[in-house]
Amino acid sequence: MNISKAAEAAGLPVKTVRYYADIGLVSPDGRSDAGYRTYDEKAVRKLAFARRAREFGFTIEECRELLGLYEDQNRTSAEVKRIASHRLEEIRQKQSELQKLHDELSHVVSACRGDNRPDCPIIDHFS
Amino acid sequence: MNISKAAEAAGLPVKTVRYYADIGLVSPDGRSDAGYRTYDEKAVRKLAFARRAREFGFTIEECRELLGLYEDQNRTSAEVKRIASHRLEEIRQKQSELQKLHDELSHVVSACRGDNRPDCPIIDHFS
DNA sequence: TTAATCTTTCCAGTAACTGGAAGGTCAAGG
DNA sequence: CCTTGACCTTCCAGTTACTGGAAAGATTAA
Repeated sequence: MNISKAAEAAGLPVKTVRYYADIGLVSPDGRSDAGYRTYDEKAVRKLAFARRAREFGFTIEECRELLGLYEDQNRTSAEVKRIASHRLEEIRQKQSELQKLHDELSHVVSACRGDNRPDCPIIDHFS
Repeated sequence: MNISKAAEAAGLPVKTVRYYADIGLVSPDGRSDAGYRTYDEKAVRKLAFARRAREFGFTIEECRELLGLYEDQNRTSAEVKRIASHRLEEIRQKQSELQKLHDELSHVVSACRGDNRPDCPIIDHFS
């Protein structure tokens, strides 16, 4: 799979996939004769995982650690479990924060009658 | 309320609050005689809202628009509702993506027995 | 075979902070 | 009143994680 297909499948811009290859976050499967990066299913899964983790505020280094959980042959299960559990807790925290954002915004939507009169009762909340 | 209290209350670093003031995203309530930025409850609510929106990938400009929904006296309810509904849909999308990330990671946690033997059955998923 | 559409590397620019210096302010203790 | 320490200010430089664009080679479709 060439880079544009892989990028498409993972939901990332081509530029970003190339960048991730440069910094060694997600390496291509290999290179074609012409020097084109090639990606297999596993690499695409890693890209998609990295995309999600990045979208939710994990840094590149944290993504590296998370992806590493799957790869480090010398890791102990206990260590993997400890790190992953810690990150899971962070994700649950994010889920709750996202819910708050959702609620605040849906408050706007439901409070606005949707007609052309600018008299939402919640205008005082922020302004 | 001085900047450090406001930052604390909103869950942001002081540096970031000052930066948001500089770019006019969230302005302080006013300035003290000595030139200290002062923040009231409303400003803090805006800061917290901006923090959440930023954490979930909305750009500064998008945050500006979202905060503007509450402030633009000339807006129509229909327009507010349209924009907010659109962003709400994005948030729902994010919620689903976050759930996927959660699932992938909890897969690691539950598949690892938590002892010291590195033989998680899911090692092939990414590596 | 030529045009369109990939791909490569390299280098510069951007968004959104973030750290640090140099210096002014304020509240508490001596 | 004076000092000390924790605030605050502005300004400027540095960082992270991309992102755009140039120049040039590869591939595909007509």
